[in-house]
Amino acid sequence: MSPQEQAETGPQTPVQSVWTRPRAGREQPALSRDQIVAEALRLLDSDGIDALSMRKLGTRLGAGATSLYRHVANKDELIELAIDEIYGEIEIPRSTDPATWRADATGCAQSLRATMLRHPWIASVLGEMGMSYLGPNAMRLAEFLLALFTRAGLPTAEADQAASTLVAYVTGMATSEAAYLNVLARSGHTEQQYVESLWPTAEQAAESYPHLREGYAEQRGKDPRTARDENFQYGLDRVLDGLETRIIH
Amino acid sequence: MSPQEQAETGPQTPVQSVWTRPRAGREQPALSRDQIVAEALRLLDSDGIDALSMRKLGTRLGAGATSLYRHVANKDELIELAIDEIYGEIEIPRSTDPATWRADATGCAQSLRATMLRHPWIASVLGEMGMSYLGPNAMRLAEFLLALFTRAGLPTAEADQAASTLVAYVTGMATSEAAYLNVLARSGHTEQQYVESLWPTAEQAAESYPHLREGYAEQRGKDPRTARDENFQYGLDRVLDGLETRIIH
DNA sequence: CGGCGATGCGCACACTGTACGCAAGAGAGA
DNA sequence: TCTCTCTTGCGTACAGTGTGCGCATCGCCG
Repeated sequence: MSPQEQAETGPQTPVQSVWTRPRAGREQPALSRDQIVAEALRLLDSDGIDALSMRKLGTRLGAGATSLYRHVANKDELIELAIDEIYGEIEIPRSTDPATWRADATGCAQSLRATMLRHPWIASVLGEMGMSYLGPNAMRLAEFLLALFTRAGLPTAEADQAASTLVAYVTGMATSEAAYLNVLARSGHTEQQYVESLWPTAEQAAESYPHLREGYAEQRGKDPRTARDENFQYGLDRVLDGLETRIIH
Repeated sequence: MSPQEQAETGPQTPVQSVWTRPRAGREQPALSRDQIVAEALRLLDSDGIDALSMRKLGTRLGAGATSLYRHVANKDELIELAIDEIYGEIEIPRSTDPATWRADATGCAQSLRATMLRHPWIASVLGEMGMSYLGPNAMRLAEFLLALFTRAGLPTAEADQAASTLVAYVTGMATSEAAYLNVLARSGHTEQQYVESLWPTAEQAAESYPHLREGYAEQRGKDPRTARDENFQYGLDRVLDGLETRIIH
């Protein structure tokens, strides 16, 4: 008797068998918050923010959708946990030398950007998650930057402003890059192909804007990936230049 | 015979009357794309991004939900139109004097921030809308900044990078502020009340981070609104300082 | 063994975006 | 004036969504 035939006896009189009867003991190490967040991250990274639904996540974990709510208050909280998880990927220099503040800040900023671009879906949620900066990993980053600028010689209040400035620049830049990577991913093309296919539209939109047209013309033919890297680095250097004027007297 | 009684005759034999019979001629000036975007903006500004649904929007316009699709391809496109609409609110200085580039950039940056904070829901969508910078008003802003830095003496390619840097800083700062304003609005309290109620949580989260604790202690008691304004201005000045090093030789 | 708290899950509800096809008005041509 | 096409509105329907509720079952503790 196959399992199918058993199933066909109908739901009124469910026939118990090895296949249908739940095993003694929880079969899985059960569900845990960490496991849920980890799987959510996998789903987000591979398919983007729209692909994350509680049902799909539950299925992936071999669980029902509503089981997740025993470990997580709601979807937003799950996303905040995921956000802090990726904050944890940011490399924070171990240096405590005041003289290397600029190199340390540069490394941290580059790592922050790289992390955001590795998980471009965060761009879609940073704007609605007001509390994400309270997560432990986010605080670790804030503490590091605050210490860095304090060591470099700024008073506490100004060190805070300097850190905000740096983070605002990096997240601003990375957010717009990530938004672009999101639509790029949806297009299914390579970055080269996508940029090429976008040219006519962009040129038409810039028709009556001479400076924009010239800017476009100048960028055409460049490798878009390295152009993005250079743009980021240019702005980062300028921001640090600006902060440096307040550090070196 | 009241309209209700007529209605109770059932859907099989609908009784026509003055009340139920459609009027001759389109009663309304019909639906237009501009009208739809305008009403969407009202809804977004008053109730936030989650409150925008096609059905609710249709009802507000006295139309069915799916009628909107005659004028707008889908919800995302509607939001892109709304975004560009608010880009149109940004004040762009008319000056063409190279000497005032810094004042002009400051004014434009402040207006960009103010506009984003007046419509905090854009923070929730900037990260998913990759094409919003192709809208006419967004291009107008880009053209202005490009012209500004070109006039100030930068070559085209660098003027482009300078404009990106400035915009990244402003949007980064405004995005995190807007995210905060979003949760503030949901809390239903004033900013003062909200900050006060957040203190214990924040202090607990910062427990093992000495610099953060000191930073918090220093900010306590300040008016949060003016503190935000000052933080923004500080970073803006630093970013412009950094760009200035490339302009003045 | 008895019960108790923690956990998983089926069901249900209210709601979402939007594809499809019908109907009715507007304008054009005969 | 009659018809024929094009545009516009909308009712219905489908395949989802987040999540509240209550039941069944587990491991553990007395």
